[in-house]
Amino acid sequence: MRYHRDDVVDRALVVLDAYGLADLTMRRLGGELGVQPSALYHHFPNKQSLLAAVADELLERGRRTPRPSGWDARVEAVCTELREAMLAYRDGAELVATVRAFGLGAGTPYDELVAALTDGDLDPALVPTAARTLLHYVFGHTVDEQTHLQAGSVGAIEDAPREDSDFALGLQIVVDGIRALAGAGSR
Amino acid sequence: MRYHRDDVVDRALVVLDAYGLADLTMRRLGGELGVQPSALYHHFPNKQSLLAAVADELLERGRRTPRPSGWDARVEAVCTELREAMLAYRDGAELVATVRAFGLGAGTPYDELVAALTDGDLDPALVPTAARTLLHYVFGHTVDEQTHLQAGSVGAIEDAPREDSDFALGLQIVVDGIRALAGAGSR
DNA sequence: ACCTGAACACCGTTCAAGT
DNA sequence: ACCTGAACACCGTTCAAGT
Repeated sequence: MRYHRDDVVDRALVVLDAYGLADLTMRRLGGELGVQPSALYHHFPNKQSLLAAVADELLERGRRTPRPSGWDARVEAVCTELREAMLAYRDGAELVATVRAFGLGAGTPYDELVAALTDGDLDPALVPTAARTLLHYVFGHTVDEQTHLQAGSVGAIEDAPREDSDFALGLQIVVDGIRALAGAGSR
Repeated sequence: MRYHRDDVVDRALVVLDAYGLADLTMRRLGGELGVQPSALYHHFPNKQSLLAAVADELLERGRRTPRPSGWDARVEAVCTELREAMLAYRDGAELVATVRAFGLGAGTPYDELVAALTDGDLDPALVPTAARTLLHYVFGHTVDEQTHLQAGSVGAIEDAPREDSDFALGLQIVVDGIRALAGAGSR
């Protein structure tokens, strides 16, 4: 059977969710598709760009488009959506963080945060730093959370609500910090 | 020649700084020591615990002990020291973040932040979240920073001061956010 | 355009055996 | 206590060749 790029990405997400990022190897993915590992190099120049495509698709699937009005509610919506998109797949947070680390893909959340903060009358010189600080929080928290959720397989149901409100609390710290900085400035 | 644990850690830091985390393999480290890779398993049960020991030693070497008084100045001192310790070795931030991700070592900065925040009269229920939020920021920013510094080999001298003040700005956001939360509470 | 088959240059880890 | 030598079960990537 013959595949193209999107089939490979789809199957990679299945393998990721079933076996985790460490087992998402070119050889294993080839095996799942009934194809030699070298065949994947027809679709992607290397594993990094395959992972970037998988991360982008994962984020795409997590999009819930209607955004609230008000810059702070919009910032919170973007961050919450990002977290939930990553939690929806096993090792999703680690995957997206890894892809971001080597400078590929996943630029959409950053751009959305920049747009929201700009609408909030934040000094333009502070916008990129504020946006990146939000992303560092979301990635850091969600990677930790997902690691621990997967570690304690049983009893995860009880921990889930505490994690939700803990995420909201840390997010509130960062957003309040941005508000403090905005207040000290032009407004 | 015969080594013990500390010799192996010392040499691992040399290899890390010279060749980077990706090339810090059991085989390469063995080679640098003039020893079979399997010999390293006499000193460490696996690579993860070797890396944890290397990360701990890296942080140990970065300690500049006198701490300022005032909870916020102390928080900033801990975060700045942590960043500088990681920047002192190639891929230092990635190493420490990786070790932290699989739940080993590097608990000292967290404990110090908890102590500082507790002294700052922050509601004890908020202290762990505030401390982890600070760490997410420091790790996220420093990993990004170190990746980009290493990418643009030339001209890094010009970028350094901008990175310093950018780190301080993001840190101010988080600290101000904590202050806002503290103000809303018991004080 | 999409894939095979074979190879290259690596990994971490185990384990019996040596000193 | 510290190390050797050999093996096991893997990796990502390249490349000539096939359809």
